[in-house]
Amino acid sequence: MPAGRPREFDPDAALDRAVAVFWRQGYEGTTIPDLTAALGINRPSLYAAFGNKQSLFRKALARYSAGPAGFIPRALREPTARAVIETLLRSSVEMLSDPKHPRGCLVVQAALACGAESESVRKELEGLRASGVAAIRKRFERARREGDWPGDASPADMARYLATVLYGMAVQAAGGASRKELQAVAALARKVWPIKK
Amino acid sequence: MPAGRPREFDPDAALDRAVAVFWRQGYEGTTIPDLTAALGINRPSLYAAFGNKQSLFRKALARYSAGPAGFIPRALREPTARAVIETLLRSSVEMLSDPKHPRGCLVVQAALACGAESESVRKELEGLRASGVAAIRKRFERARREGDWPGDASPADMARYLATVLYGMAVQAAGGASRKELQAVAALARKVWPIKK
DNA sequence: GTTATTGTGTACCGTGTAGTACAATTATCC
DNA sequence: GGATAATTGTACTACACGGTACACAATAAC
Repeated sequence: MPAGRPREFDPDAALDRAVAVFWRQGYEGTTIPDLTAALGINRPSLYAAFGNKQSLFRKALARYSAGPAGFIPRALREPTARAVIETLLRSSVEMLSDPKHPRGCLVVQAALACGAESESVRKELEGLRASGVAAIRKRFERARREGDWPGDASPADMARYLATVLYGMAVQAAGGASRKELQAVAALARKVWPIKK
Repeated sequence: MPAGRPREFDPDAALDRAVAVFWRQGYEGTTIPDLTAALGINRPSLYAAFGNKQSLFRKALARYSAGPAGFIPRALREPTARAVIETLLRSSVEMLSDPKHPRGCLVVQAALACGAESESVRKELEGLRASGVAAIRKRFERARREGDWPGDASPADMARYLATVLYGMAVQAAGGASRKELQAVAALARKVWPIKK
């Protein structure tokens, strides 16, 4: 145990709450008082533990990627391209409509509607989305190399299409779409894949 | 000509510029100085002509619906369901990647990432999106009544799927996706419709 | 020309924001 | 027990925000 007065809150639990606040309100829509209220700590404690607002947002983003968004890398490890798509769609629906956390996707939620000052945050979110699409694309290219690809579309186009549907579902979920509605959307989205591989 | 000193700017042209600013930065991301700078007028003139920020945003929204987003009602007047889908996808790609205005969709852009204070604006945008989906759904229900429907999916599901793809393309466009990339996405999205009707 | 009416420009108000200085508190280290 | 180190709570700074009061300018009506 380090010297000095011990911290009176759990930084991990506090970070989880910060994730939820950013998730609901976006980056610019979240104020420091919003955060201190949700975390149950006061301002200097927040700055001491997490740095300034941008720094805290980055930490929240990392935690989000490893937690609620962790289904994406997991889905990419499925053995076939078809299974990757199936899993990605199904897990996205589950995550986006999970009553345990806010609706929608933190990355999509926070990425849009940014003023001029938080340009760097927007760029970072854009990079995150781009790297997600690239990961899906690479997985599909691997599938094609392995003969696990029907050949209709290019892996890059397919990856972008899938990402587009996922973003759209995130927007729908943020707007209050139910799990059933999202499942119906996912079922239609699946149709781009040639039936029975 | 009304009595008093004449206005030194064109309100319609100014509103167009306001649309562009909100389009790029969202509702909360746009400040009054942003607007007065873009419109080339000073604050009291802006308030006299358009009311407060919310009032100006509503006027901008109406202008957006009648202008750049006017392709939606036009597409719904196509004679067949298949033509509606084709037109909606093609026109969306064109609009979302039109270099004449900001990338993406004002409604999607402004809808997410709202703080607690602008709840009413968020609700209004959510309503706008919902009414768009409803309009597509009604058009599809009409198609089914007219025998112009392949029967695979329910019109409601199909409408929601289409809207989801459009939202996703809006997110992609806002993130810098090219017209070609969007066209490839639209081509894949079209595949849900049974080939050759 | 005089007056009423409307738009413009400056300067302001109250509020909320991100971020911090500082004293008080609570622990470890020696 | 005294020095040291870290956290806490209060109070503050500087600034940006949305919105407006008010004096001045430019037009129409008379």
